[in-house]
Amino acid sequence: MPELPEVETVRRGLEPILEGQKLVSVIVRRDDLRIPFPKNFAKRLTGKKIINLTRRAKYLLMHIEGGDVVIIHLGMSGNMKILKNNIPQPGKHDHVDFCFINNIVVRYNDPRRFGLMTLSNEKKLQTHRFLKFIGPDPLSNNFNYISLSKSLSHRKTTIKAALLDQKIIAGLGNIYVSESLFRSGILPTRMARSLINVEVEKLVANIRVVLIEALEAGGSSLNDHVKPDGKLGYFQNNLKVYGRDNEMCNVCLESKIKKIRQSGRSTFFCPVCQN
DNA sequence: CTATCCACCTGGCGGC
DNA sequence: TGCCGCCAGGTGGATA
Repeated sequence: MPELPEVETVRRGLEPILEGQKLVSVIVRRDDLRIPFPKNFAKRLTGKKIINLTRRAKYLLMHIEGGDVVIIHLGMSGNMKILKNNIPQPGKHDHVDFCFINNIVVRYNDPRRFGLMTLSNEKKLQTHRFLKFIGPDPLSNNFNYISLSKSLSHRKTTIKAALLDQKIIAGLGNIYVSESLFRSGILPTRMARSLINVEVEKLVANIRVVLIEALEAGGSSLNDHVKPDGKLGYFQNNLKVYGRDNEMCNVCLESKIKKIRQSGRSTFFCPVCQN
């Protein structure tokens, strides 16, 4: 599920529910997700007020009064749902409940458990091991032609792998890398350092466009459930190459979309539109 | 330093 | 129907 647009959609959906609210209780139903929960995780949060919810790359950061920060990652299959009033019994993969007054629960569900929750604090946040190497957010001004071309110039790897690297750009995943490269007319197999100026410029622009379009599609589907089905769904119609192998490219109408394997992961592209 | 590989999990799907 | 292998939106940490 979650690349930048999905995580940001979750953030926007949860923020009005969480902001300024006191955590009445926190229920943790296992010892670990991808990593163990910190000791006394629930205890340290109980009774505290949430200041706000921010995002860094694909991490959600829940800022707590007193300086604690909950670092949350949704992994591949993580999902946060807002429940009101008649709270259903937790299912097999409902690992954490954040409970608020008036029978409101924010429930974390994650079948594969590649997600994580841990604790840091405002002072150490920037240098936290999960966050300190993360590159510029593509929706911020820190991400631009200068910063990207500099990052790519000394890379000895493909542009596909480079864009997946969170140190270079924060928040892209397997879907949006393929989509961004397609819209920029760049083959995913090109070496990162081989891109010419105009190609890097196109990439910067198209990465923003793709993410913003996905964000707008996600935002429009929000009600009191954040991403209720845990799948892309709402944006699938806007994907031009991802998951469309063997389909005719609807831009050039000349070639079928190809699927290849790069460092163990699928890449989709159009051999006519991209070179 | 950088690039690559593996491990961590469950569920869904196609093929036999 | 059932079983098996393969695939899936991520990434920290080990290894070379």
